[in-house]
Amino acid sequence: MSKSKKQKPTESELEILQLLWELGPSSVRQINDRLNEKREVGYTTTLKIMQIMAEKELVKRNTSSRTHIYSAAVAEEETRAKLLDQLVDKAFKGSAMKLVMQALDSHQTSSADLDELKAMIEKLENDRKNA
Amino acid sequence: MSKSKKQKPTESELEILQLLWELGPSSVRQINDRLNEKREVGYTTTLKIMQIMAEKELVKRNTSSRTHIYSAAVAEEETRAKLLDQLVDKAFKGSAMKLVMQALDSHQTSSADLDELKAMIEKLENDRKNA
DNA sequence: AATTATATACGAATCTTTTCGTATTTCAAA
DNA sequence: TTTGAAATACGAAAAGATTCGTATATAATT
Repeated sequence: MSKSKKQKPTESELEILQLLWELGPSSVRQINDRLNEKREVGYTTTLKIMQIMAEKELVKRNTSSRTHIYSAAVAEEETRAKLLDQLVDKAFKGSAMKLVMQALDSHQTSSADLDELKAMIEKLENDRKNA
Repeated sequence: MSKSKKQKPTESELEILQLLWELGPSSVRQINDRLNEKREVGYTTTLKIMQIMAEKELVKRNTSSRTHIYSAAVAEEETRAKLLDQLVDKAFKGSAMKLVMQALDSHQTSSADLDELKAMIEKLENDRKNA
């Protein structure tokens, strides 16, 4: 098992991770500004959470200049996978398939989406043959 | 908007809801016994959480006999849908498709699963035609 | 009837997460 | 150089979730 796989981001932390994934390396000010587009958050609140994230090693931080620059230290895909696993576990009795079905059932899908899905199915079927 | 859509179950609450969905109306003792198959939980702890759930109207409770009987007041599907929405929102930038792809990518699928998926795709395509 | 087992009620301790006030440092502008 | 703006550090309050001890009520057993 690698370093800090156990640490799962809290809601606020995840919100910030999303922004870091989107924006790349950013200052607390930049993140806080973005957060404030949606709701009011105090600057020191954001700062504190980002500091905690640094302790947990969810983010890296460059302290060479006065304004520290933070960047995500966990990969978007991996984090998603972890959250997905948890949800499958907690709410879908461990069946990822149930989750997929429900997601498809309750969300809009374009025909491009469906094509993509078909391609994925083919890929999975091939994988099965060559297993 | 209906009554208490805002209340989202906590982790412990969700765990109990799952059992209520599975077992149907149950006493605290029954739920607690099931919980203890996996980990140690004090009886009064389970009781307390179920009482809180009753306040939040996540469960109904029948107090006509000494042993109160609890049953889920929120539907399994709906609750799942809500949690799914949240995850799509929080971790997949609002794209349910991304979530589906990732779920398929990182979880085992049987060929029966894939057949089921294909059927779902067909259904969605038909829905599209008749829209 | 007395005792024991099993419930619920309630409140408080603990733990985690979030929020924020205040002190201090650093840089830039006047 | 003094003043002011903007940053980090730190600690603690506030809010939320979990756990549990204790009191009390109710039912069953002896």
